[in-house]
Amino acid sequence: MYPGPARCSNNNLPVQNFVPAPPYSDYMGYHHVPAPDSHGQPAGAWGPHYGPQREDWNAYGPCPGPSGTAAAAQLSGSSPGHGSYSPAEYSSLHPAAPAGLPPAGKTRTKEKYRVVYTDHQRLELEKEFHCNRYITIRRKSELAANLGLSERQTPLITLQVKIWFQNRRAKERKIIKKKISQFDGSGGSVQSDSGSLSPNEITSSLFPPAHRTNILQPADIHQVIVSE
DNA sequence: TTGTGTTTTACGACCTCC
DNA sequence: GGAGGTCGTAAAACACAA
Repeated sequence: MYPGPARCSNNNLPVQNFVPAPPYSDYMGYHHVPAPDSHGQPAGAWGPHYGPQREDWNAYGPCPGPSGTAAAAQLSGSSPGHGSYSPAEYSSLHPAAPAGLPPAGKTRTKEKYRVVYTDHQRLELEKEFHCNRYITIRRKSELAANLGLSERQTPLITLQVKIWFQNRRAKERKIIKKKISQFDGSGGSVQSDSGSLSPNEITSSLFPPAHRTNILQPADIHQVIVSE
């Protein structure tokens, strides 16, 4: 899941501005950064192996409220608190990289690129995901700002954030689906990344507001789980 | 070193809601 | 019509065994 050292290998890089892919023709360049080795990540921020994915989420403190405003405050460094993480520190440690690199490294047709986000970026995103599995427009902009992005880049970044959350939810669903398939009625709960959760807890946290109609709703999944 | 499997980023198609 | 959701998938990045 959160693999070993190589995935954390770009810790000492300046933040990639979180503008890795230039899917737009007017974008300035391709920000592919080859993964260097791992040194310089603030100790304990993500750890050399990303750590246990959810067990250490408590270090980020609670996520009061559905909007994640407290988390946002923490990210912006304006909240006192648990102190295990300071985005302001990261911002200063990883100032925005220069924007313009030559458009190189195109690896796929139709302007598709792929870069590896820094641990810092993933940490930020995972923290936000921990608090809210659905991110608001405002929070996307705040995250972009917290990652030291310029105003011009922010719209692109919010798109990246949106896609990251989509992929992250897909990953979560995949994990839960796998767990459900393994669920054989042993105690009526599933050991999720967040710990031992009831089917209700799992499903209600994984699925979007109820306006969706073309996908399984939490109640549907719950029924699957409890009927197993 | 190389082959293979897994994870991560990115996108297209299609959907609903406002 | 635009925004944002899921689903499926391509392909890079990565891990690891042989």
